[in-house]
Amino acid sequence: MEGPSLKIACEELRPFLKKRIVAVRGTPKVLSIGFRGKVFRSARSWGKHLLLTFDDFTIRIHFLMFGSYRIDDPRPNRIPKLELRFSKGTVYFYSCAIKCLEEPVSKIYDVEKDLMSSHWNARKALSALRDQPDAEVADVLMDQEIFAGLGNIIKNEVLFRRGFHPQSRVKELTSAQQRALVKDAHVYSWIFYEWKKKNELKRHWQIFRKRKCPVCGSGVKKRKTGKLDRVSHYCLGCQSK
DNA sequence: ATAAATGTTAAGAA
DNA sequence: CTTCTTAACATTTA
Repeated sequence: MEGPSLKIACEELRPFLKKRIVAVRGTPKVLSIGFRGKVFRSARSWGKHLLLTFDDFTIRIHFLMFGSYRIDDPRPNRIPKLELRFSKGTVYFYSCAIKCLEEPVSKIYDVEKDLMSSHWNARKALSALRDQPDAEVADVLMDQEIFAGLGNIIKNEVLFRRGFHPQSRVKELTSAQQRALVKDAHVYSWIFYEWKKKNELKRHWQIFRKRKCPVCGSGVKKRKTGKLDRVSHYCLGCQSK
């Protein structure tokens, strides 16, 4: 799950804000956190982290590749890692990593790195990008310390939109191209968010998991790239190195 | 039906 | 002290 989806999760949890937890179910480790009777204060996201705050702690939920959540509609034959029951509804979290944070969220996370935050700082991202001149652009985009929330779909789509080869080194891009890359990571994250909300995200993929380039019609190259060894989909004609 | 994939972390090796 | 490799986790889709 990428950043935009986490933002949507926050919105879907809004009806439960200020509500008290009346019952909890979950794995023993998660239950030891002691949710019972606590009031749900805020739902925020930072990158791919969902942050649910209660009076004296915050839980961080990471959905990784396969995690999911449901509201008022448990998945059949599936045991949630955490189930929070409020008087007027229940939230279920499946196959995710849950951690309890005691420190205030503002001390742990830099909102300027979060692509979905109104405080996102393009200059900071650009400067961090330029600090890695020898890195491949596909790797840098996926670096959560630089582009928090950016995942493999966004990576591939942004590189295609900008016409950059995933294995291009940062220093091989012109200054203007570097700026354009940073900017489009932000722009496309928000487009992703809108499409996802309308449930039409996949329909708009241009290169990710595609067989043919929508521009020139040639076959899409698919291979793992970079130190991160994640799949890149790209068009050799349209994405120069 | 087998495999690959919207991801991260911890542990051990080099 | 890094940096790299591997495994573990867990679910849906092609």
